[in-house]
Amino acid sequence: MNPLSAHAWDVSTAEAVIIQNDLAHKVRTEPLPSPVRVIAGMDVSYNRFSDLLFASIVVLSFPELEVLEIQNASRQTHFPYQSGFLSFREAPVLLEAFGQLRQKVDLAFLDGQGIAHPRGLGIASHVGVLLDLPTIGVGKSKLFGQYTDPGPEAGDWSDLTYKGKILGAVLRTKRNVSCVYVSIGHRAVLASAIELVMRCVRKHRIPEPTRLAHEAVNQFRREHSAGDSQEDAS
DNA sequence: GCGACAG
DNA sequence: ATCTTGTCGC
Repeated sequence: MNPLSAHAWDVSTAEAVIIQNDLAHKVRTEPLPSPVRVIAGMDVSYNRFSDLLFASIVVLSFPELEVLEIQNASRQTHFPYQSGFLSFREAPVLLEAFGQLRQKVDLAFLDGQGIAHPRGLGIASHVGVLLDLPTIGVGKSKLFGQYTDPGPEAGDWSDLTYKGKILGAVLRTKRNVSCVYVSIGHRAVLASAIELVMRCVRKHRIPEPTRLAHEAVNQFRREHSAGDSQEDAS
């Protein structure tokens, strides 16, 4: 059945908490498929104050990182941004774009946390569970957990923990740049997630799948929100 | 009460 | 997330 219909999306935060707790125990930690040959990057963009969301998925070959396919989608949301509930705002449009994919993908990178979340269900885990797809969360900032700064070299990392449990890793993808927050989304293990993120890093701090998805979705948004009269509904 | 708080 | 030029550092 359609992953978008797995549960209600237009819910209160109290209901969202129940859904998150329910889906969190469906998250599986297990080895990634081997070999990984196809990686997707997924990202969302929108105009300030707008609830019209745009999504892009960029599919790359691995380890070459050549673009194989790009899919875009746009969709209205009613869920406001709230820390801890990002997926209730952004996941539906991502699922819609994913449904348009022709390629089969082995793994997806998402912008945000996986299990490094107060209830263990960041957007990467939420999307991973609904699609039953291996996913990794790559956040640009921390949502949950504690850590000490890793060394300054590319590849240096430290544990992201909560109450003694390792939830993810704080990873330095390039020398002397701010870290990225890596956690498994679904059907992955942290050590492999860290290694794959590093192997997807080229000239930028953000690994290629997520970085290219961000570029693609911004271009898509700029092309499709010009002339739309609902984009600045303040 | 205070500080934290993905995108 | 988005709005933005120049500018500091490798």
